[in-house]
Amino acid sequence: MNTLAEENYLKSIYHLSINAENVSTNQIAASLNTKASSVTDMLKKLADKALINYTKYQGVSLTSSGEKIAVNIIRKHRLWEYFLVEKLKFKWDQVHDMAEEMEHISSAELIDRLDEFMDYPQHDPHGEPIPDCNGRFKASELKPISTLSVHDSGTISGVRDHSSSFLQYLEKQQLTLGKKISIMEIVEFDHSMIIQMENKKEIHISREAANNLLIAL
Amino acid sequence: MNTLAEENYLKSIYHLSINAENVSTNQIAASLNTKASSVTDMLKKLADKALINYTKYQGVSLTSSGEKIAVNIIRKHRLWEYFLVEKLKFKWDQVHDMAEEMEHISSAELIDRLDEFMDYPQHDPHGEPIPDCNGRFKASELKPISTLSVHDSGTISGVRDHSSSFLQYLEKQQLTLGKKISIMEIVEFDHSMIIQMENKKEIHISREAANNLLIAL
DNA sequence: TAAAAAATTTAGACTTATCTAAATTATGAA
DNA sequence: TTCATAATTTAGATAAGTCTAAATTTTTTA
Ligand SMILES: [Mn+2]
Ligand SMILES: [Mn+2]
Ligand SMILES: [Mn+2]
Ligand SMILES: [Mn+2]
Repeated sequence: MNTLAEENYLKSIYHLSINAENVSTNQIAASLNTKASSVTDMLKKLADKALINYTKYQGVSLTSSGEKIAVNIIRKHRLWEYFLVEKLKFKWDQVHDMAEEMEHISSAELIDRLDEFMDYPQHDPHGEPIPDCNGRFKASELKPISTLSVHDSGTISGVRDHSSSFLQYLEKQQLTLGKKISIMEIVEFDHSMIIQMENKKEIHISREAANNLLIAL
Repeated sequence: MNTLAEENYLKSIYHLSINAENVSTNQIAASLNTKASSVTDMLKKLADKALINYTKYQGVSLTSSGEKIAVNIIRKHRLWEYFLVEKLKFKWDQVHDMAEEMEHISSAELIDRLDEFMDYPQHDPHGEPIPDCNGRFKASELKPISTLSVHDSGTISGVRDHSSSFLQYLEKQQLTLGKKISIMEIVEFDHSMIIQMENKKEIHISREAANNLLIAL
């Protein structure tokens, strides 16, 4: 088994790898709230364990065994988030930090039974896909509503920013997963958007918000 | 917050305190599978934090704040065990090690909602009482069936030994919580007992087993 | 293409939690 | 009551994970 710190590093590298082939020391340090020197130390350990490909100064990528571990942590994270929202009735903005701890509970049988107990959910409360017990999942094909044009429409299916403040704002505006919206107007000046809900109500959202609200067409 | 190691020490001291006013260094070392010297180191830290009363060579006892923390860990342990058995359908001999990890999940709100979700269970799968969110619980008034006499009867309500081997043995003999039994005979020679189940079936159990099976009259 | 700036690594230190071996204190049997 | 033994503590190491400050390498910019 790997330590809690190792698991968090692998998960961070996995998430950062979505944007870039190789992940830099500073990116990892920023995402884990540590110092670059601490990251370098850990990278050596992970490389020794053959969980990452690492050459000095060149950044890192996960090996396939490192990726497997990362995906498993993410599976646990997302299943626990689903549990907290669906069974314990937490709000979607409250569950991330708890899941950050729970994702390190080691038993594979526990997580598989939890998955079964909840009837194999496909997405976590933020719309992220939940890997199955073999680590397989469909990469979500969502895109920010900021990429849409006037008259386009679709269903809110994910968020890019998981911060409490953003999620609470969305909740207040009823911009929650599953809601259908269409674009009424895009303001030239600041790229803010006026969108219409199914109940015809119109909401004005900033470019920033539009960049972080994901939609399935 | 306290570290995982600190929490485990407090819990161990709590359990050992049931038999004796003061708990010895060696007792703690045995229960946590560490060395006496490691225990001494930790006792100093816990004493500095005012979680235990400690004077060199004299053993330790919990302060009220130490006890509060210990009871809270035990509450979490027993609620997670109950969850694993009642919701995820694990057997009673499978859940202890998982709960040993889960008891360290920190959120109090999480555990209170879990408690509510399961409708405030009073006992864990081994018959141990579950403290409420204020740390209150009734000390169980169970006694080993080895203390009974011929013709006495009662309901199996707990086990003293939580090892897989004992629990699996009991399961196989149908000696599970809630079953009513009565004492048919006590063998002079080795203090083994012949007990009768509700269905009139008779089972012969060793003195050792009888010492570890608890009953409510 | 040579500085300057930025990124990364190394050196040395600290904390937590362990350990072994040695020293000290307590205990209980003669 | 004394001394051998058992229990406990201290001394000195080690490993994981982190930090600051200094050194090194890479990248950018002029
Ligand atoms: Mn999350
Ligand atoms: Mn985590
Ligand atoms: Mn248990
Ligand atoms: Mn534990």
